[in-house]
Amino acid sequence: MRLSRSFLPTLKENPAEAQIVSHRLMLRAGLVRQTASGIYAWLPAGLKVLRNIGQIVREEQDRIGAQEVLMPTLQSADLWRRSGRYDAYGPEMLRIQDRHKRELLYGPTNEEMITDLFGQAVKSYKELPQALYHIQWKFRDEVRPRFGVMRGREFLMKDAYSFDVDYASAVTSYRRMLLAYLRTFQRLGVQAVPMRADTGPIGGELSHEFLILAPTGESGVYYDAALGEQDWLDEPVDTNNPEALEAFFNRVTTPYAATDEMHDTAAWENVPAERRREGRGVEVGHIFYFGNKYTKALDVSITGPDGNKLYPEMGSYGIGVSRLTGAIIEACHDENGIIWPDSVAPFKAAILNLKMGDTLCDDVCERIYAAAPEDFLYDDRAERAGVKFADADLMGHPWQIVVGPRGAKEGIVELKRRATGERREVSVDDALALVLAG
RNA sequence: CGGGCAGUAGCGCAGUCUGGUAGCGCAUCAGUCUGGGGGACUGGGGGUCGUGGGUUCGAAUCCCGCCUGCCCGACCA
Repeated sequence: MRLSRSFLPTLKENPAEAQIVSHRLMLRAGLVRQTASGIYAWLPAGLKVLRNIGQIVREEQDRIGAQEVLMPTLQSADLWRRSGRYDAYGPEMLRIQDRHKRELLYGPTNEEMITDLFGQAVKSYKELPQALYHIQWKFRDEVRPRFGVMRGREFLMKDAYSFDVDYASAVTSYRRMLLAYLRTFQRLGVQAVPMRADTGPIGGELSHEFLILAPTGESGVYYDAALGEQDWLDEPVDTNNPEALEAFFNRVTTPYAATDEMHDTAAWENVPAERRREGRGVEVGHIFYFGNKYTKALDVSITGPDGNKLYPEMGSYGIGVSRLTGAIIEACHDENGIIWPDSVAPFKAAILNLKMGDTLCDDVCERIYAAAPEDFLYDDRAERAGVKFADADLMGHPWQIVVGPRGAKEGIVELKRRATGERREVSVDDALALVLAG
């Protein structure tokens, strides 16, 4: 993308409405614009990030055999009456009427709908287990939206739902999903720690929240350092093997980890002092098992091995995709702007032409731009060098390829790594190779 | 939903107390000089002062209603 032709409106000053750093940076870097309280338009660069996150989430869901569907944003009130939640939900649910005065709602979640869809199609235990997910916009009419996309009213969520024939199988589904989540967040370039969460009336231990560590997080977190040092992408767990998943699950959930609401000071004292980590975190994912609550409420049953009817056991697994863009920025920024992890950055690299109109600089830039196998942002504006440096730092491209008249005549460019600030002078070919390797 | 604050140019703000028909910085446009960390100079454009009503010869300014946004709390992916 050529910056001179792109819709990438950066702001030099902080908009008054934005208080926290991710909100300010998202507005300043031209990722989003607010259109109403808690409702945002995603501009080209922001949309790229949203899609990059969604793609990683998708790949990890697919990897464990979950299948993608897409359910509508609007749902019928009748469906929710069947589960009893239409009246229970309260004013956070946005209720709408169509022209025939039929009652609709903008979905705040999808348990009813997925359960209904499942029940219409699946009739036998032989078809289980199943896991379905979708990535869709939801709406919750929060009393007080804030923190930009981190706590908006309209938000993009990945929701997965598992269906199993019995508790043991449901637990395996749950554990499989936990592994997928650890892998997902690691690939997104952030450290997310799974913490035991309140399971409410259902009880049991099958509810975990995933919190990204960031000093501005809304919850206090306490965890054993052992949790922060593992490479989940290298876990050799066979996700089709329940015993392997159980061993893995026990290993992951044994070290202490809790948000302040669930904090147990006695257990905390048992963690060796040098391994205690305290901080703050942003919740970006939540998985839980809820048994046959919805299959029973909606009377969705299948035939079991013994020929009797059986209510499938369900779990639900959410990831806040739009919230993640904000949360990642909370975890990855400095005083100059965003520092995108490579995996989600809207542009892997920016090419900064420090002297537009200079034949050598123009040639070198065009050569790099043409050779780049993916979308680089070419800053070809007739702006001064300082403006380009500042905007590139603000937008947070992992790499900056700086082309100035000094080096251009030698075929040399300066390659800057945003995360470390490290710069080095390299040939054009090396610059491309290094960016693509990194 | 309780408590607080604010709406004036694209953004950040002054002007409101003490009424006289709107201003500053940045951005933008034209030109000149510049040219490796948000440059300088000259000239220009851009405003239903959130909105409706009232007071007044006259309202951004005073009074009343409404709308919108933000902050703290309760609540929440």
